[in-house]
Amino acid sequence: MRSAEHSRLTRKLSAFVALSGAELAVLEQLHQRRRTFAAGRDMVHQGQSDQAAYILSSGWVCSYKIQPDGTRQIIDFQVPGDFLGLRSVLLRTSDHSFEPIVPIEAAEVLKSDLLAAFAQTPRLATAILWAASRDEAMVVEHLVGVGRRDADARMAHFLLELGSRLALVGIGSKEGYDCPLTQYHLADALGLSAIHVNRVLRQLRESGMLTFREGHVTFHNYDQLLELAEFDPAYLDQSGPLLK
Amino acid sequence: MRSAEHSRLTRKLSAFVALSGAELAVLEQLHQRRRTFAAGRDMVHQGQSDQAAYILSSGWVCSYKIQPDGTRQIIDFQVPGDFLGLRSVLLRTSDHSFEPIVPIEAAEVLKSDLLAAFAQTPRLATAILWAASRDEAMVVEHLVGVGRRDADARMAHFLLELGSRLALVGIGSKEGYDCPLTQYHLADALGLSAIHVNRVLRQLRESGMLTFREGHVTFHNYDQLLELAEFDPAYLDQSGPLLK
DNA sequence: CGTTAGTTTGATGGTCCTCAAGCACTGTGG
DNA sequence: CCACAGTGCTTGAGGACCATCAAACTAACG
Repeated sequence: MRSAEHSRLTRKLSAFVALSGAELAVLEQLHQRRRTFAAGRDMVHQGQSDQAAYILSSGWVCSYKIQPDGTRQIIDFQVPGDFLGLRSVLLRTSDHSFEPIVPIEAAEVLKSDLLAAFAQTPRLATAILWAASRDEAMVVEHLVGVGRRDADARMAHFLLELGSRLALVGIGSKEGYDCPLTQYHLADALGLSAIHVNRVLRQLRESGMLTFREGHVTFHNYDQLLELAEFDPAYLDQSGPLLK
Repeated sequence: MRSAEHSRLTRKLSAFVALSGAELAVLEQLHQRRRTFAAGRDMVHQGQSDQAAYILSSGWVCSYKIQPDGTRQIIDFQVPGDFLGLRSVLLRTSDHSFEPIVPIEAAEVLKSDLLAAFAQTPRLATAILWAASRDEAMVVEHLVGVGRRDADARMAHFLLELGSRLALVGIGSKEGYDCPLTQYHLADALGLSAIHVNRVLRQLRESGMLTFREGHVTFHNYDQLLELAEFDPAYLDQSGPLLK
């Protein structure tokens, strides 16, 4: 259903800015150019410029950098309702790649369309810049995790953050959520080996905190996880609308 | 000397955009509110909003996040010619702190002044957004380093990046540069213990690649360092002016 | 001249990586 | 229908890298 898919981004932005009918209409306009991409094949390669942005309707994407020695670091995941490549439109080509993790649907947003929408509705611009700012805060928090948390806390923090993000767009809760990531994805995101990811997940499962199995994350003891991860969701800035 | 200090940012932006006399004048205007800060005491605390930005004239600053358990992760360092808190003006309050590492001089830039300057000179706006984009690319590269490089390569990469940044503003070269960081700063930035930082530095020194002593970094074998760190400066985007 | 900040070195041990191998499941082609 | 390959998950053994604990040394500073 189109409206249900579009509502992911709307829902997310509405948590920050109460949007008017006119603003919602402009937002709707941005969803016109609908496209699909297959899993596993890069949508955007490092170094491409003049790239469009995308609003992800369904499916998951990751952004990553490959090193000369073949190891890869995943920078961030994009989930439904997220912008993808917003920075390369607003600022400049960022030099990392985007890969769909599952087949995805996304709306292509041209630079000109985005700037026109910004000119028309400054409040919408504020909301979208808030989303960009939040993405950046997540990268910073990711850096903190990889630099200063041990594997257990890192994993717990990561899965809690994902849950929080998904809850904001209505596809996750404190009970858990569907998650198409493999243990290899987790390893490349968290700076661990896939083997150690497996052991960490086992430990979390055996200690009764969470289960990650068959594409589903289940939180068994949310409070204990919060404590283990020292998860403070302030950086996600989801406390409620700032503009009325 | 005022003009010499101001020229740091000018010099950096000129590597990207050839600025006209009028644009240089507007840039000069932004340097009016000159302030100083003592070392070791936060200029900006996590969570403060409506914060001004600063253009760093002299001295070094670091931005960091403290965790509940007391460990800290340094996100980035700012050196002369860098903006500080640009994102919190353009986007929204970022939730980390800024601490001067040595006594610093900086020009305060109010949000209103910055937006006025942008409206007057779009090319200057482009240049400053380029700087913001570059800062962000550095955070991403930092994440890659902490996630996927061992301690030696991480250190080498970090010191090479700093050298590259300093060279752009005329206070560093392939020979080396002055660097006021302690081994504790390096540890908090690289996600290592201070003790291990010391051993890594010793190893780099004994293998004849670089010396870091008494506030000065000296490169003895630049090419070997490039190879060890797999340092590809593409993300620093210093290839030359893009706008003429 | 004691204190503090920063650096240096040694010893020990834990976290996490690497190598190796087996299992379950899926899809493909003979 | 079954062999086979491919992908992803799981477990074990051994070892590297880096953290932690402990302590000495230097330089700066009141």
